[in-house]
Amino acid sequence: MPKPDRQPLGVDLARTAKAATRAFDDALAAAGGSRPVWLILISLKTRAMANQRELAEAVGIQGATLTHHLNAMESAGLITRRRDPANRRVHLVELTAAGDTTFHALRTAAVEHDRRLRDGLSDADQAELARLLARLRENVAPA
Amino acid sequence: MPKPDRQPLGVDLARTAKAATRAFDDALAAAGGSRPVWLILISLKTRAMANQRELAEAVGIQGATLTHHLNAMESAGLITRRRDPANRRVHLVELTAAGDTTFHALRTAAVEHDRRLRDGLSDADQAELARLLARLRENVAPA
DNA sequence: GTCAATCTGTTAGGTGTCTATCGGTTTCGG
DNA sequence: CCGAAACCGATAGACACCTAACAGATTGAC
Repeated sequence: MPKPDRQPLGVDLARTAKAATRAFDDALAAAGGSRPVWLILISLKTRAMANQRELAEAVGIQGATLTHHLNAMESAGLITRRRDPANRRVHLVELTAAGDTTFHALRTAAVEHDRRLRDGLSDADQAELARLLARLRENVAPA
Repeated sequence: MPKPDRQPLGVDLARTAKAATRAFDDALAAAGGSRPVWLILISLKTRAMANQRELAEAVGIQGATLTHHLNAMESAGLITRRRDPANRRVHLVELTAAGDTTFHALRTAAVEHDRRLRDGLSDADQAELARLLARLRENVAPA
């Protein structure tokens, strides 16, 4: 029998990521936040970042995009930015009390989303999926 | 030993899709096109679409977004739009000769990209990946 | 037969991302 | 020490995507 002529792998991957991202966006919006804000908050919370460049890399976006979000978050009172006295090129980004409150609200939504996403997948399934995704990333990594 | 506290599944998925999409974008750009244009062309080529709504669904975008791309593609001379005489609400979208030429150029790039993406994955790996991705889509599907 | 509901596609406005470029700051070679 | 290079973050402009609201065309209930 001829092979079933599947969907190109990239299309399948993109559709899945789009659906999952959309569901996550909705969950975070219902909790009063957004995906980029959540990623920034959790990065700031889990370990201190030396500078914005490092923070951008942790979040997986470009520095210019991060600036955009930090501006909005600063206006919303979630973070503060101040010059590092030791190196005046660097901006130190710090969570405010409001930022901390938002972090906890979004964490609840994020944990619930991850639980939903993993539903019905054994530990072995999850490990296998992580392995396959890692391989895909290697395959498309720039030479 | 404690479990290694992996990356949330959604983050892993999003990062992989972003990297793969980016690589695909670059490949298509080098061939003189773009990802949305490619998806529209292949949808039009593989089977006739009854209307734009169906086309948008095949591509995986909203109708309004499709309109945007069709406007650009019409300006670029890749497609033509005309009213269906049988139902004047419907726009019939058709490829021009230039659209067909672009389609073939992009197909070469797309096939090469898919080959690169699958590199090192056995048929069993690919089937397993497709199964796992399908499960994730089910998990996040709206109730 | 007429008018409201529905269907199709467009327009308007907003978000998130990118690249390219710039201004301010530090470092370091000569 | 001083000026070029490197570094950090911000700004400008662009693109793809979304939702909401709209206009033209058709259908169908009365």
